[in-house]
Amino acid sequence: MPELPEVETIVADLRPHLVGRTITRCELAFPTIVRHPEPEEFIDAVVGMRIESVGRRGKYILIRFDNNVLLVVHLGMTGQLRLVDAVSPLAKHTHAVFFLENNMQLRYRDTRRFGRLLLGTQEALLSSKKMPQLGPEPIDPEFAAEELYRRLRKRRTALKAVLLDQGAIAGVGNIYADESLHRARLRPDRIARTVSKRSAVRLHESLRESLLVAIANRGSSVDTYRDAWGEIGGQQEKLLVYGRAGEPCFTCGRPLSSIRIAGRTTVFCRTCQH
DNA sequence: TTAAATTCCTGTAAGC
DNA sequence: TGCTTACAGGAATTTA
Repeated sequence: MPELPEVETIVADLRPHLVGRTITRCELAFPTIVRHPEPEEFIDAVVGMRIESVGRRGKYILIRFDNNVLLVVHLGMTGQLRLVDAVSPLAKHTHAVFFLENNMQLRYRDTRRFGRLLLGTQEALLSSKKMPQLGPEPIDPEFAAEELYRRLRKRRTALKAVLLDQGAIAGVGNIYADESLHRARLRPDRIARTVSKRSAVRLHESLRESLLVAIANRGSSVDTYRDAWGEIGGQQEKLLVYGRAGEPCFTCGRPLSSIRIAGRTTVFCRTCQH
């Protein structure tokens, strides 16, 4: 599923091909994928717009137009945003197509439809609560270990639940929460506020390392994730714990455990993580 | 106020 | 083989 590294890969790939392009037409095969504004208004507003920049905030893709309006794309679980030639056959579950003036199309596809599209100024989307307030970017050099420690101290829930909370830290999902906790040798069910400063520093480092390595490897295609060209990533072959329940821990050789935290399957090593 | 549970959704795979 | 059922999970919403 797309998390920060996967979204970052898509954004970096799309940027040079989208900046400066104009949307000449928009078709919504499944209009309810648009959450703001109403579908007709969405189409009217997006057509004729010229793309100024392509960015990311947490797991959100931000396509900015020249009048400060944003097209926001959240991929949910199975969302894919692909840039294809207009003549390429339409894949199943394609819910939105943005036609560009150079005969290319930006297509949004999403089997489970957990994803969504939004359009509006950042201020309008935030104030209308269509977009949530997000925590700091974990790979931002400004994001200090001290900041992570402060946020963990405030919470009486499982450490992993805090990592998954987009309002606490932006962009971390099930894969990289498990990966970074394993790297930091911390149990996912530890109550966040009981974590020492020393451990928080380790988790801060592990979080950054897990995400940056995954970006370098173009993300994890563990489920249906594909990049902007429809290609798989490479990180799925290098994951330490995610999806490896029952298999031996790479450090101690004992079988990895699986429990449920915050409704998610959680894999960790009972020997190496405390 | 915070935390936990529920809901949405379809493809896949396990079980009979 | 074919059918049924459980499971995967991001985040908005509801309940505790």
